[in-house]
Amino acid sequence: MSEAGDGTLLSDRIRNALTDEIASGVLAAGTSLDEQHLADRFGASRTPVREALRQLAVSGLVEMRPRRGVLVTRLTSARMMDMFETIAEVETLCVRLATYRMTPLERCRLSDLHEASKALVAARDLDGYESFNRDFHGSLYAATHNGFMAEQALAIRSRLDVFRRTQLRHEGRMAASHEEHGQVLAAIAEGDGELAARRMRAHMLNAASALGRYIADTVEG
Amino acid sequence: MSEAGDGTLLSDRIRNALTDEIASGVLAAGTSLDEQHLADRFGASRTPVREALRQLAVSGLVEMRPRRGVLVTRLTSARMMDMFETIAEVETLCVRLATYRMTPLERCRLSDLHEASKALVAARDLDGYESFNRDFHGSLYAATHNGFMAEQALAIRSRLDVFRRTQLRHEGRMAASHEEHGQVLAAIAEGDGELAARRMRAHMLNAASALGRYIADTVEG
DNA sequence: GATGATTTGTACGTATGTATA
DNA sequence: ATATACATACGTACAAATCAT
Repeated sequence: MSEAGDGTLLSDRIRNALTDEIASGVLAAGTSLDEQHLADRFGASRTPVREALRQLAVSGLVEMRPRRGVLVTRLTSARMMDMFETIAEVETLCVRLATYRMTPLERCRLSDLHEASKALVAARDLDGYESFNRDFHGSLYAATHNGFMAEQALAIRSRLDVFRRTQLRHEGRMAASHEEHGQVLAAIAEGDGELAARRMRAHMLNAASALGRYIADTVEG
Repeated sequence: MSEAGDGTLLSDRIRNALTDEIASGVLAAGTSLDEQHLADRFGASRTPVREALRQLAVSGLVEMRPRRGVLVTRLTSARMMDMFETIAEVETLCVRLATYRMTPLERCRLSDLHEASKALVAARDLDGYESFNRDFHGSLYAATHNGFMAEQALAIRSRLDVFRRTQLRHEGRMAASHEEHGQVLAAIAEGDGELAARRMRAHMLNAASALGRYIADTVEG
């Protein structure tokens, strides 16, 4: 055995590292990525770096212009709104399905998760809440018992993580998020999928709204 | 200017070719893809082939087992159903949005497309109807005026194209499809997004049902 | 507009790890 | 169980195109 990270492939490790750096904002949108430079940085040759970049291009995190290099995808505000609307609708869809399909155990686990998050809100633990939030929504995807849909939802969501963190910074947003989660859970408990769906959509739109100014300030349309 | 094909990159051309071959069923599920063999087939070296395979792996068309080769993804019947449910729900979603957002011009074009398809049904032109069908649904994606959502829908749909053709072969399915399209259009004309959505979901589930036996026969669960 | 530097795209070689006899 | 065969993973080298001057 000789695992260094998750995948034993260099290109996978590089891809994961770059994914994190893009998602966390370390690699800002528009940054051009030089293959040789990255190779040096990771102590590898250009080959695995190129493979990683190709993969990132498919997931849409970077843009490759043939023979002109690769840059971190720069999102227009219109496209960001499109992405937010899409994930909002997909989450809405997932919650509706999850309401009708989740097992008692899953419902219980989700409820526990939600309860535990109360402490994070009180402690104003941004990182902790962000992590919980991912779990919360991820649990709902899983509860659709549709693996493919869950994957799609996760993939879209991960592309918005950069901004999600920022959103929680807004005054009172964390507490509001917690409250909205509670409303969704209540609807699920009643077995009312449509209500849960509507509340989830509202929750997502609130999160998006909290970002409105940020987006306007940061990205040129 | 010096375009040879679509993308001027060898790896892109190889990726597109392989995508087509997998989608059309020429490369059956479970087929193992040998880098050297593919390189010979395309008259290239293994490098661009590898890059193409990496991209296909991200889109989920092939599976790469580190140091153990790559094979065309073999779908279980459960996963195929997951995919069908997902695209059905996404289409449902798209139609609802499209109803409220499409321009008169778009509505007119879609209607024309639908009318023209009548001839294809009468002529039992399977290829022609399949092509029309892609356009019809594609137009609806576009009519959401949400580019990101449209891309997602298209990506999912393309992964099911292999089976979609088969489905239309069923006795009377083409005529039924045409009729269902008409019902969806009628709801759109009335501006009733919810009705259009319900009818689209029914349309998609009918298409999936037509595949039920095929799936049971072809794929082991 | 031409030339040089930098960087991408492709080819090829070697080593490591997996499967098989 | 050991060894052989083979395909992949990574590195290096060269060619071609872009860009900077």
